[in-house]
Amino acid sequence: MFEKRLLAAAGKSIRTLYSQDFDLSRLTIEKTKKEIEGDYTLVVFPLLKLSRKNPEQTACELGEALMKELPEISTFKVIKGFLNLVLADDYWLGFLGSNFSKEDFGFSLVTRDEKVVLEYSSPNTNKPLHLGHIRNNLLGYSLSQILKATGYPVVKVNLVNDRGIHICKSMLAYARWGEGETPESSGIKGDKLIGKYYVLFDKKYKEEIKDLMEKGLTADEAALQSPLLLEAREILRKWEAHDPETVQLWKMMNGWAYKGFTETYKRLGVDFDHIYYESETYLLGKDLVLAGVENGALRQRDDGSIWIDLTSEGLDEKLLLRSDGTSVYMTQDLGTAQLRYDEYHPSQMIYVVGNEQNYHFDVLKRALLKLNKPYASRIFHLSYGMVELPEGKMKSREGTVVDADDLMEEMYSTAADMTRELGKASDFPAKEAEKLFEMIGLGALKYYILKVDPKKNMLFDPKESIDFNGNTGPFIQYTFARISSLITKAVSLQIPIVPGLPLSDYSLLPSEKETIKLLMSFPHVLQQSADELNPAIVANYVYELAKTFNQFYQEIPVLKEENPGLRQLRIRLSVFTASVIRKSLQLLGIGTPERM
RNA sequence: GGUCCCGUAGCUCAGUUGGAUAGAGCAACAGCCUUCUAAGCUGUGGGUCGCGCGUUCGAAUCGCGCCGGGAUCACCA
Repeated sequence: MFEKRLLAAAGKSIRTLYSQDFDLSRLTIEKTKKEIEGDYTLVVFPLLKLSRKNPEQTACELGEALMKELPEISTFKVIKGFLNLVLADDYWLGFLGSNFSKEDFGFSLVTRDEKVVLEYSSPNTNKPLHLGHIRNNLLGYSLSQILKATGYPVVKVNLVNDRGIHICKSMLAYARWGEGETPESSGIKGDKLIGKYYVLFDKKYKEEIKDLMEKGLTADEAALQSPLLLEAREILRKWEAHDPETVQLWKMMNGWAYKGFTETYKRLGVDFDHIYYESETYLLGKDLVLAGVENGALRQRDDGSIWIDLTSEGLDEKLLLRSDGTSVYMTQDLGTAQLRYDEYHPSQMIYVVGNEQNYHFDVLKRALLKLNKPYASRIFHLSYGMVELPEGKMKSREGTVVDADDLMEEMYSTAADMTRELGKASDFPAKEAEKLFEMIGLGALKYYILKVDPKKNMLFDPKESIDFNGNTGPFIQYTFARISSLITKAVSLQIPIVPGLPLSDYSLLPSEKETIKLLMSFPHVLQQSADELNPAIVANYVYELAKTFNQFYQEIPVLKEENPGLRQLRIRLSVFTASVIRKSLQLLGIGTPERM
């Protein structure tokens, strides 16, 4: 890595120039801004106290010294306190020549011992997946790809929330008004069918409350006394008591939900290594909590409920076990954390969960810390922001949710329309065309969502999301497709692409050099996105790469270049770019079409 | 009210962890296809980086205080 050698050389030069050591961490080396001539820039302001000269003089003498140390530096330019180093074209050509055909460029070759358990998706089985889940799933899947590429064995897990009062509501509505309807009989996808009854419950429940209030009850009293709600609670009680009839209905309806989810996941392109079901884990964690009382970390109140006191850390007291001995959400999460630790001994346990649960995860971590669990510090909550619509927040009750399946279908048909409108893919066999539309439509959706910093709230504008021009997925896919067809043409013209053939003595044009620089930074970008658990870094990078390559492609001939050496150089540049685009998009879960 | 997050062009977003004249896309306008795919490229206009004070050679970036928006603080999940 040139930056490291440059830093070392700078240290040495400073020592000889000023006969003093200098804390190199105070020295910044960065890529030179585009508008300015140079490749790397060293900021010399921090050196002024040592040199006792003005910024220009200091930069000049350091530049002279560095040129003697590093042969790659061909010249340098000084602007104010900025030492801009220009590297010889041979340096860039050498990098291109020795890396363009490496299939694994940027990816880690070694696999570490430390596993990462990555939880994402975690749906409720009482309603279908919507746009919010899409962001969650895309982030989770992309992160798994990024972490794998940087050498971590990743275990993708999904904790399905398949029990609880909300499921019982759907069950009750179905039992009462369902008339034996099934996905097969109605032609409605399983998860949608369950969602229908969940909505129906809510409607009937509201009517009931309204009636009760007309009889003089307050809103709170009515909400608690509603016979429908009481009956749903009774179903929950029966379920927990393993009542056969209740369990049978529950199994049947959950089966519909899973089947529906599986379809959605498949189309979205996400998958899991291990699926946990809350119905199997919801009793976990009690032992942990009771043990905490034993050793004094937790406090039991007179009514039997168990609490953790975090007031000294600026938080509140939080319930960990109800007075009747039953679990709350937190109890279960304590238990499943232990379960995962026992099963995988991971170095990191990542939870992709929305930022409305920041407080919950804060408490979870501190509670495990208090219980002296070794894995407490390995928990990381990847908190992502909400997805909002132009008309505001999504509200399931007001019917403003964007359904995941509908959205994907719409992306598909928009891609199909757009492609036909442009007169492309007219010679594709039907199956090929379908695959292409799917790839483009989902590429647009995935890129639109992943390009935004996960922690920020984002706006989902339907009009904008189906735009295929500019900073979009299809733009990047298109760049890839053009390179692919260029390479195909090169092969058919029998132009050899020979790895290892040295290139030298060509003077690089600006857009060629820019592209090479970007390609060179790919490993660093990948590492950074892994460190920060942030796919948006890769997304923004690959857009920049495609944009820069397009500039090159537009203005400079490749196959039409008559000088064989130059032609070779440009073919390599194209091959390399295509490879890095493909890998970057793969990290985002986006496909790359050979033609489009 | 307490805690946490966010505020950058009309809109959607970047900004390499403190560096130079703050960048892209969309939208608007003007150009470029007889030449490797025009889902492309080039150009023009568009900014009090929410406001103020501080830290320093240097602040969109760090600290403090305001203003505005959001999340959360259940014997819910």
